[in-house]
Amino acid sequence: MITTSPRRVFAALSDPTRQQLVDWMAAGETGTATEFAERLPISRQAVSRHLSELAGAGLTIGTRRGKEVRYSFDAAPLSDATKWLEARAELWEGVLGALAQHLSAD
Amino acid sequence: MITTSPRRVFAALSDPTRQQLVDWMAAGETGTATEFAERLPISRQAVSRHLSELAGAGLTIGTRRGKEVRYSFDAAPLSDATKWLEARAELWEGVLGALAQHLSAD
DNA sequence: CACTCGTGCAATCGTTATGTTGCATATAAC
DNA sequence: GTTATATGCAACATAACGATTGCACGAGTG
Repeated sequence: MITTSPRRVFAALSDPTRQQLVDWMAAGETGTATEFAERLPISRQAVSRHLSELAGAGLTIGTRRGKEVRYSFDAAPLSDATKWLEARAELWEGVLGALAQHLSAD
Repeated sequence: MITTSPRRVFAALSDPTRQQLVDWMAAGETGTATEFAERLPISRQAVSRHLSELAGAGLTIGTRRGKEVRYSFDAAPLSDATKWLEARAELWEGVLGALAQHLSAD
């Protein structure tokens, strides 16, 4: 199993256009660069590069069907990213807990 | 309560230096730009700007104590970002579930 | 085969990000 | 008051990002 770096996922999700693409595809839509470009204010090539970056983060999979490449979603990297966030949140909770204990012990 | 945009949080966490700073601070360490710069291969000013970007995402809080500004962590924005990720993951789970149901109904 | 449609790659351009250095300012210590 | 320390701001160089245009390639269609 390929583990996608959370950093890569965060970078992919830091752009509004890519967030929009993820929203569409996570809702079950598939599409080609050309199709998505019709719904966005940017060119097909720009959309294509955004889809490539999402693919680099493991969030999309492009499948060639005839002359078109249809992109669909893959949620797997989201769980790695979620774990990364939760690990830091829990670490911080532990720090706050230790601090509270230290204060009450005085 | 100020809700920090998940996009801003993702952008903040997409840089290795800022991830390192978050790791340190989420573990309970506090520090000044000067202190952190001693442990990083970049200048104090560069660290200061990273801390500012983290502060912009709501992940750090800088407190002036005498002549120094000491930065500490705030985990609150992490939960918004986690929710964003989980919402998409659940959406996708629903899509997969509907697809499975559709296939079994045929 | 000629034509169309979709994609992919390269060059280009403007903007933003990341880093540096230099200098100014404010606070604490002598 | 002078000195040392820490920060803040501005100017600058370089790299990366987001987008564009132009052109070439591949896959279907007449």
